[in-house]
Amino acid sequence: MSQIKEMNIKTLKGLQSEVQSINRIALSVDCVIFGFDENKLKVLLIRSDVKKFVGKWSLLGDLVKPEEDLDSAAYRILKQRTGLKDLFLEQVHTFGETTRHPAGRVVSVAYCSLINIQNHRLKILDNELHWHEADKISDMAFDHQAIFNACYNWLQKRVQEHPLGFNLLPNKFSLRELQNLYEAILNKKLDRRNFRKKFFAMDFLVDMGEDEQNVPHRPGRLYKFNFEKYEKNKKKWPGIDF
Amino acid sequence: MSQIKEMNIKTLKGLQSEVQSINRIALSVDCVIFGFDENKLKVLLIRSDVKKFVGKWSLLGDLVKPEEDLDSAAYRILKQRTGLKDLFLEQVHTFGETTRHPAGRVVSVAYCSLINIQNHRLKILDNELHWHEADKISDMAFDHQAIFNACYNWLQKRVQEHPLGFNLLPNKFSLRELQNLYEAILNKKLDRRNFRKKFFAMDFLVDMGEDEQNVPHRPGRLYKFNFEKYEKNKKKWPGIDF
DNA sequence: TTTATAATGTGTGTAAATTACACAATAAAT
DNA sequence: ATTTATTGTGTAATTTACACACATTATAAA
Repeated sequence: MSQIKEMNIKTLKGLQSEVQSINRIALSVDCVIFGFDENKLKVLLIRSDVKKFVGKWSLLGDLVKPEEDLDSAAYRILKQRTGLKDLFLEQVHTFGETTRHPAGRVVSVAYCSLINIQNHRLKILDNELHWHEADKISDMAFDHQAIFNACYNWLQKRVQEHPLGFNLLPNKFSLRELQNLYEAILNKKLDRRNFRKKFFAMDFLVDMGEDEQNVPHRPGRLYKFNFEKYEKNKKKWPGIDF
Repeated sequence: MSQIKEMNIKTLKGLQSEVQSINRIALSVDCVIFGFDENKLKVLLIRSDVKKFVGKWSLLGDLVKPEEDLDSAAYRILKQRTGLKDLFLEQVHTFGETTRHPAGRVVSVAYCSLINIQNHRLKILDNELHWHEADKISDMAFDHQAIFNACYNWLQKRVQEHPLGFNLLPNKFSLRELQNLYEAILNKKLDRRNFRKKFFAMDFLVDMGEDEQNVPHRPGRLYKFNFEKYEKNKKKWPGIDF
């Protein structure tokens, strides 16, 4: 305890000067928004509006304001750029190389989200905002390729630990759609019978008592995901292992 | 393509003014350093030198300088505060609530490391720097309890996916020590025979042809971890499942 | 020097989970 | 009525996880 006295205790004022000193850095958020359509995993991109990267594709990003929480900044940016709301965003990684931005030091925090393309129509389309096939992305602005890759890896891992994928599907979906989704994300074929078995065993799917419409073959049963039941039993969720 | 012309392209100069504007935020790094000693998981803490938190324990942290990479900052801070080097640090999460620091806006990036307490003697002991039992931490300064918890969760998960734990052990270790380590991190008892079986099956342990010394019972075999072989076969590593 | 103690080191049977795999049923399109 | 495409289901084989017991080896105590 005597050592406390020997320490150089910093007062609030002293700290404030440190915090407000030149030691400040521009902080940005970049969002990687995944969607699922036509049995393909998609990602939402805009044309970069930075001269150095003209023509290249870019993630949805902006600077964080000094008075806003990091998470709030991510939601704000997404809303501003796309009109999207009512979704969840999850932080993935922070990219802090000094050389990553041509205009100076900008540290960027990457956020990831999964949304259903049909339910979330884009309301703003500036800068050629649109969906791109996830496995055909290349040659992005800044270090956005690295950020995208990190988020894609995160998604592949995360989707096997938590039932995130359902956020990409319509409320009602067939097991075939669900399997297509997992196959798209994990980029591998899965056995249909074992896939079914696995998901029914989890017991989080609710039979809607309806079948698919307008399909040129035997229609499949429609299900919804029981998010409430999942939330209650979260601890018991063993993950999915393919 | 015509749309590019309609866009408001930002020149480098314009960008620079944005980046250098008031939109800047103090950025810090906080390090959670885990160690293992006396069969207990430990973590390295100092007394907070901030008046508001006098007497409370704090992680090792400092502001990131504008001209240093985020990762480099983490290594520098660790070196400065403890004299430690030759270790790996991994980024875990970024904490960005506006209210987390009493002196103003400071966003903090948490880094985690695992070191062997014997091999890395602390060279600086300012602010009562020392090892604390990980499961007895409470009442920390700032939001450091939340940061610590996040890192502890990260460790529990990570250690089952990658052979991180070996960084906490001496070069040569017995299987009992290895098991003690896993039991300490995961906070549960494991079956000795199955534990052995699992690690031998991985085939990354090298028999050193020596036994333990000075133990009051039958000495156990000493092994080392074959990092090189692991690096080569990384893709095949299935993780550890207890 | 004998005995007690406290570990290490090993093998086997059982249960559980995962995988591979084939055929009947259904609706739509022709 | 036939073809086509896809849904829906069961079982056997294999792999993996788990529970468990006993002989061995060194130290410490008597």
